[in-house]
Amino acid sequence: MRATHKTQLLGRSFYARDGRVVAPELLNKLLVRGRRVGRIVEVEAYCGAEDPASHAYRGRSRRNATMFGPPGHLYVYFTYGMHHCANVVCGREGEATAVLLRALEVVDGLDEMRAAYPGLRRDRDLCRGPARLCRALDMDRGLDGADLVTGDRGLVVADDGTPPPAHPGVGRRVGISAAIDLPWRFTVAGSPALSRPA
DNA sequence: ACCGGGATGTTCT
DNA sequence: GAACATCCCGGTG
Repeated sequence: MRATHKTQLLGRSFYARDGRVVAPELLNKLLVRGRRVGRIVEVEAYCGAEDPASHAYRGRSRRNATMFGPPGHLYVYFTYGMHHCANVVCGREGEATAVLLRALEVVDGLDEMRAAYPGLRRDRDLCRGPARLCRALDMDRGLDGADLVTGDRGLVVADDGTPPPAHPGVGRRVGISAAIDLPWRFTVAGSPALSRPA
């Protein structure tokens, strides 16, 4: 990212809380990979054993092992035969609570994102949706387990001083068939990058 | 704008 | 064998 952006990495303690609490606080934070930088504007919380929509609901498996690990790591899964989606693991080890990243506003690295996503028509769609943002930032299962605090694989979450919205958009999670009424989707209301309106 | 269907393969029953 | 935290395209209005 550019030197003009003054940022600070989020510490482990930031993530060591329930996903429902962390999710709205992640809004307006930055996801940084090399020159590619996106501002987080849409997230959903998935809360372990108590949440029927969570991948962790039916216990630990090979795929979801990272969810059960320590907070501050990236959980990347593969779905629909062609898409990846990325979560930030929260809570304490074993709790398996996580926050799905659903949309970013492009802050920097537009050219690299375009190159990673050939054929996409509109720049505004580059990071609009959980699978699109993974594609724009080249996030796949190879990044599963990456430590967002130490940046061990070149991926971090940072704070540039922009506070989370005082009144985030709150609504139902998208694309699930269980626990569809829980209000665990949070947005920066009015952002043009949202996958769906708040 | 909105809707319906197809793509595509890993994971779990 | 079914489900899947999705996306894209081509139809219609």
